[in-house]
Amino acid sequence: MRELVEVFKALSDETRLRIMKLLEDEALCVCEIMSVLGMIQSRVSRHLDILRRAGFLVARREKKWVIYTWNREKVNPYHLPLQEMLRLWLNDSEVVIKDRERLKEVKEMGLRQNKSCCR
Amino acid sequence: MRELVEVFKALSDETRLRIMKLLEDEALCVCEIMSVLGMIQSRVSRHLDILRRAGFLVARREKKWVIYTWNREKVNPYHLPLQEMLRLWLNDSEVVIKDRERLKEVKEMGLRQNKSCCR
DNA sequence: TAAAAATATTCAGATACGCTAATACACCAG
DNA sequence: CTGGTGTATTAGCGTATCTGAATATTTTTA
Repeated sequence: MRELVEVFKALSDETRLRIMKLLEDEALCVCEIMSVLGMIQSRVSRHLDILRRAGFLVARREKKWVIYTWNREKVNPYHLPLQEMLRLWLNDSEVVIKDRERLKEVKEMGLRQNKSCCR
Repeated sequence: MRELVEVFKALSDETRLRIMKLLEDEALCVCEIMSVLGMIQSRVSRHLDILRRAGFLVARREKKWVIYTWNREKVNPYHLPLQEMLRLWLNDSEVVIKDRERLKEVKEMGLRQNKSCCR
């Protein structure tokens, strides 16, 4: 029960839903997510941590960066079905559409290939 | 987006999940829910209101009582699929099992047939 | 019409949560 | 190992949420 409450809490925040939609088909580092959302690092990092703890995301190190992706391994009965629904939902949300455009730009900048990722 | 956040917030509380599981196959008045959960009236009423506003429940008057049930009408894209999942989830949760036992007792008492429903 | 019952709403206090700024930690390049 | 880059964590503050007690509202019943 407590586990399910935590899962729902993790999704009860606009920033975290935006992050989930960003990572839907992408693997992104914290830097890139910051750039897309226009938020400072500690804020993004904290939300990523909440999503990871709830089972929705996993993080792996890759050179200097920590890459976040959707977690596909079953860690509780809830996050996989909810991921499926999230994939169907919010696709016509203005915020999400704009985030996707911004993501395209950010990826074309190739932040992760440059010497300096952020700013 | 904000709508989906509200929907998830509505489910981000143990009391409200217990209420959803209670009403899964039942139509109950506030009194009966109070008795099952062992909570005071204002607390239960407030949680019912939150679930109703999020689209999960509907209320109808029936004589002295206000009867709450799951809402089956589509009011947003989210609550019906989530209801389906809730039906599958938490069925082996200890709290939910005990609530169901207590519900059986409360219904056998036939509160709603007596002069006085609560206490 | 008055009293009682059922439910809703308001209020104040406690706790939880999200935010920014600052600091700490981890890794890579020289 | 040292400095720089990327990420995590902490601290302090403001806001939101949950709760019980009290009050208001609505309906029924006598």
